Amino acid sequence: MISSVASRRHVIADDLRNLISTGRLKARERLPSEAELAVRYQVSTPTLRNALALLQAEGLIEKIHGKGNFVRRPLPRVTYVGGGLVPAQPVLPVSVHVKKLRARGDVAALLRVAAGSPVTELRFLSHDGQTPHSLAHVYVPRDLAPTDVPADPHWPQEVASLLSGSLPLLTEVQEKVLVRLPTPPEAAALRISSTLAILAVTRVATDTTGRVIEVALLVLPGDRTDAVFTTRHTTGERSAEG
Amino acid sequence: MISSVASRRHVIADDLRNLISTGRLKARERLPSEAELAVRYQVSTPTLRNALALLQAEGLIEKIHGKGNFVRRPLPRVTYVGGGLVPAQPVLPVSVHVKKLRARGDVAALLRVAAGSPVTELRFLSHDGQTPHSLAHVYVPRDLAPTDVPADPHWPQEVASLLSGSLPLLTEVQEKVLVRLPTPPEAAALRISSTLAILAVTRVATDTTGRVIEVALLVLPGDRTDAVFTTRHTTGERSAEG
DNA sequence: CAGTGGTCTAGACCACGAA
DNA sequence: TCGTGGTCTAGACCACTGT
Repeated sequence: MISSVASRRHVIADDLRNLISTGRLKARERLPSEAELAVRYQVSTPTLRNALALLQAEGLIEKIHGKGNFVRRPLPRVTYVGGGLVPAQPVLPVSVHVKKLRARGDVAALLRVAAGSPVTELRFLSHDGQTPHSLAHVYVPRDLAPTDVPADPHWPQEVASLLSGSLPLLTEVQEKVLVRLPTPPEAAALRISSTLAILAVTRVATDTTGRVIEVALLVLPGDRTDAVFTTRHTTGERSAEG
Repeated sequence: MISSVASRRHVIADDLRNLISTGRLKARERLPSEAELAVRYQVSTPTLRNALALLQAEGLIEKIHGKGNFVRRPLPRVTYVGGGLVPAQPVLPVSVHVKKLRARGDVAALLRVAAGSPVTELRFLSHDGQTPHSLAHVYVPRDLAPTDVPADPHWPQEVASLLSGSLPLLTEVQEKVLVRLPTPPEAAALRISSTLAILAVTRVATDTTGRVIEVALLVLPGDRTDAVFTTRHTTGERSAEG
């Protein structure tokens, strides 16, 4: 963690980082204004802002326009467990929005249905305290989804049980994980900086007949998400790595 | 992809991004100097550099001090397939360095051996053409590793077969995936900007006796890596999601 | 050496939030 | 309104790369 050729902004960032990690700047606390910090560190405001940008990229501070810079709560990391379906027992409180629509290009392709096929969209937004944590769009072919989906089910348990109740047996879940920057709406929904990389998971669940029963597009903030995948082998199979 | 309240640097970044994606700026090509671009776009150099920083964060351009800004080769994405061991049939050419050492804190804990236990370290660096792609540190308990590891095996095939040959049956591979910024040595080894997020995979392979036979720490560049994990279910088990 | 990017300055003006 | 962060300017000087 020691920068060899420390530029000023790195020195400042290191100093502030120490203040935060040692607790002298506490969570949710407001930092002195940028003008004041610039005076304190004897640098110009752009340089000081550059230092803050480093901390922001690390997810240590949050900038709020017109209010100030705030120390972010020491990130409680949340573990995403791969291989599942719609959260049966969500770890965090979740709000759900249900929409009936017709499959567009990407979703249709993943669901392996014709474009325009009726699907049910479930939009999950999980919260950790007051701050949003993760965003999920789940798509289920309409004929698999229960006919009467409650307009705004407060308990995703309902949704989950609806899904898990009368479905054919799940045989395979394939998850594609990639890193990217959030789109503006994603950054807004998760209240993260658009410079903070996210973990994007595309999950496709298949039943015993080979039919795709669920497609989920998950957006997990990169600074506080661990994703865990477990593969069990019965024989001595091996896969490759690039 | 349309920025509503486009600041100048976003306008410039959008323009250059288009020039790149439409091929009017070709791969490996040098961009005009920052001074020249600043004149062309009628902005100051910091603003222009700010625009380039956006493209750099997206992995579209590469800055080389003293030489210029270069369009990066259209990123051939490489898929990491989860659930495997040391690459049996690596997709990309790999250079390997073997070292015998004693387990330190983290590695010892993951291997579930006492600190100071002898382990063999395999350092893999895969290349895609001339540019490095991924970095892997694989740790195997010494008594599981073959006694005579060649000093510098050019063919990882050798290493892989050594590993896959006389090992107990693999039963479970657990992979923990997270996003973070690269450490300076990682950024140097992969020749990526230290602002480009990477996918860090911690892979723990267990054999039939419950013993950990391999721990791998993988670093995969976020701008050109897909990681795919497949979970097969025999019963209708379900997992949770945060 | 000349040309390039890397860093920094000392301001200016705009946009947002709270009173 | 005032204080905050967001953006931008028009330079300056340093560090690296090639000739």
